[in-house]
Parts: sequence; structure tokens; C-alpha cells
Amino acid sequence: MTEQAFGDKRRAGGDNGVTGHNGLTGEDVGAPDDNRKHNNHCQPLQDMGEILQQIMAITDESLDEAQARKHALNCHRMKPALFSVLCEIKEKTALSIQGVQQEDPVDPQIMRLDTMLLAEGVAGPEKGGASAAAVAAAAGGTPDDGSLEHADYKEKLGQIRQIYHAELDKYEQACNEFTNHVINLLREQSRTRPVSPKEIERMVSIIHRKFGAIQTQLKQSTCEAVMILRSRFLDARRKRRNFSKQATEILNEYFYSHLANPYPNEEVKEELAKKCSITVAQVANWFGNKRIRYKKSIAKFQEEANVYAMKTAASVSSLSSQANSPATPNTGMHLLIHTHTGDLCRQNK
DNA sequence: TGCCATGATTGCGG
DNA sequence: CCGCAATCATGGCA
Repeated sequence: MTEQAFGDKRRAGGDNGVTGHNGLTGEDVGAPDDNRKHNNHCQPLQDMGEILQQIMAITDESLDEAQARKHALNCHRMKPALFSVLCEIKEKTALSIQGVQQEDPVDPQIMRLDTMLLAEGVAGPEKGGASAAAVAAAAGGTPDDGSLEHADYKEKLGQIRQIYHAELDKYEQACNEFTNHVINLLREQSRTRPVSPKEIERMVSIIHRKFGAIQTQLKQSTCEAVMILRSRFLDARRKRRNFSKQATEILNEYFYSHLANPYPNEEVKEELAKKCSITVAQVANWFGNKRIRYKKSIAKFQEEANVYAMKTAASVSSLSSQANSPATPNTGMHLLIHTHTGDLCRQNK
């Protein structure tokens, strides 16, 4: 698209080149037709040679002379009228064709990038790292570790944010500079060839689009950096810390005092979580683990006890009545029985 | 360094 | 959605 636009520019320049050529050759400005005919009908190679020779023959004097001719042309009384006609013709031809597929819709991908950057707190106003808090919460660590990781995450995100904005400013500045430069250039050129304001506008939009593409690249890179940062922190989920002795004590206390039904309801879980400075999910995890492990250890002991019981029963048949698993802890039986029969598992539901 | 303890995750069933 | 069971992955100790 831009190529096309630049192509148009080159074509426009080419036209200009012909006029320039006329000027440089010193031929009469009032009789370009003769020159056209000449160019169209004679051997192009020879013409090229001539042109080359003319170019080679350019001296400072001839340049001055050309400048003077240009000036004379600019001051010609018919010039404004002719120029406006030229502009009009160009408007009706090249520009009207070019301007058709101008407005392309906003890329949904760019919108996604913007949304993500905004959500992550990279773009938009500074907002105390709300997403960092979310990540820390997802990590499910203890509050201490959470705040530690939180600070780390916030710092890294801040760095990304800083770089992003610095680059954005840089690009914006460069874009403005370049745009101004091009506008000035075109204005300068508009004195010698038909450059309508619309064309300048179009060129500016092309430049903006080009710089927009660079910005998109920047946004993409920033998004990637944030994703990597996030994944690093989410990977840290598994990096567990053992609960404090106090916390384990509190949890064990509840567990063993409710062995018959070690299923704390939501309120109890919340209370325990508060007491232990852990999350409700962690309390639930702990009880889940505890129940299964307790049951397993009981089962293990039971198995062991059964082996011994079998041995004892086999060797001392007269004492078989006492062979009922002395090693089995009484407290564990409730849970074992309950779990196996499944009648109390959902009491809290 | 290996092993066990332990918190977290996952898949499944009800 | 909850709990169970299996599993992962790390902490901590001998």
C-alpha cells in the first residue's frame, strides 16, 4: 500500500524530472512538444546518452542558470493558474484512485495487545500493581512470602513499564520529527510540482501507519515480557513453604479433636485460616492431605497389625481372642470406618 | 545425597 | 463443587 503510494510519488517526481530536464537542456520552455516528439520517436539509447552527457556537463553555473530559470518560471504570470489546473488534474486521476483503500479497520490483534497491556498495568495510568496482587494470591503463598514475591513482581513489572513508556515516547518523538520533515519537504516541493494538501495528509497518514507498526511491535514485545514474567511467578506456585509450627499445631489440634468428623465447614476453615495466617484453600488442602495420609498410615498400621495378628493366631490359637490388632490406635478407627463406609464423608454438605 | 515429610496440583466420581 | 486418591515438587534432616 505504502509502496503504491511511494510509487505514485516517484511517478510524480518523474514528471517533474522531465520538466527539470527541459530546464537543464536549456530548451525553450514554451516548446515542450518538440522535445516530446523527439523523445518518443528517436532511439531511446541515444537519448539516454544525451541526457547522461547533459548531466555530466552540469556545472555550478548551469545549476545557477537552472535555478534562475526555475525562479523565472515561478514568477511567470500564468504560473498560478497552470499550477492549480495541474493540481486539479492530479487530484482527479492518481489521488482519487489511490485514496480508495485508505481506511483499514482497527486490527483486533492490536486491540487485544492494548487490552492486555492495560490490564497488566503496563499501559495506562499507574495503578499500584493490582494484577501483581492477583498473581500473588493465585500463588497461594503465606502472606509474608506473598508480599515478598509481590514486591519482586511489582518491581519487574515497573521496569517493563518504564522501558515501554520510554520507547513509546521515543517512537512518538521520532514520528513527529519525521512527519514534520516530510511535510516541510513536500511543501518545499509543492512550489515546483503539484502537491496538494490532501497528498501531504495522505503521506502523513502513511508515516503514522508505519510508526504504528513499530509501536505494535513494541507492544507485542512488552506483552511477551509480561507473559514471561507472569509464567515465572505462576511456576513458583509449587515452591511451597512449610507452614509455621504454630499453624500446624492449630490445624492438628482441630483435626485430632474432630477425628470422628474431620471435615471443617466453611466458617471453621475461614477461622483456621485466619488463625494460621494461611488461605482457606490451604486449609482445605491441609485437611485433604491430612485425612488421606492419616487414613493411609492407619491402613499401614492396620495391615502390619493384621500380619502380626495372623501370625499370632496361627501360632497361638488359644489366644486368638486377644489378637485383635493391639498396635492399632483407637482414635484412628473412626475415620477408617467412616471413610470406608462413606456414611460420614459428606456430613458438612 | 538420599529419603521422608509436606504443601500443591490434577483427575475422577458422586 | 467437594472430597478422595495419586502424584508432583520442594523442604528439611540425618
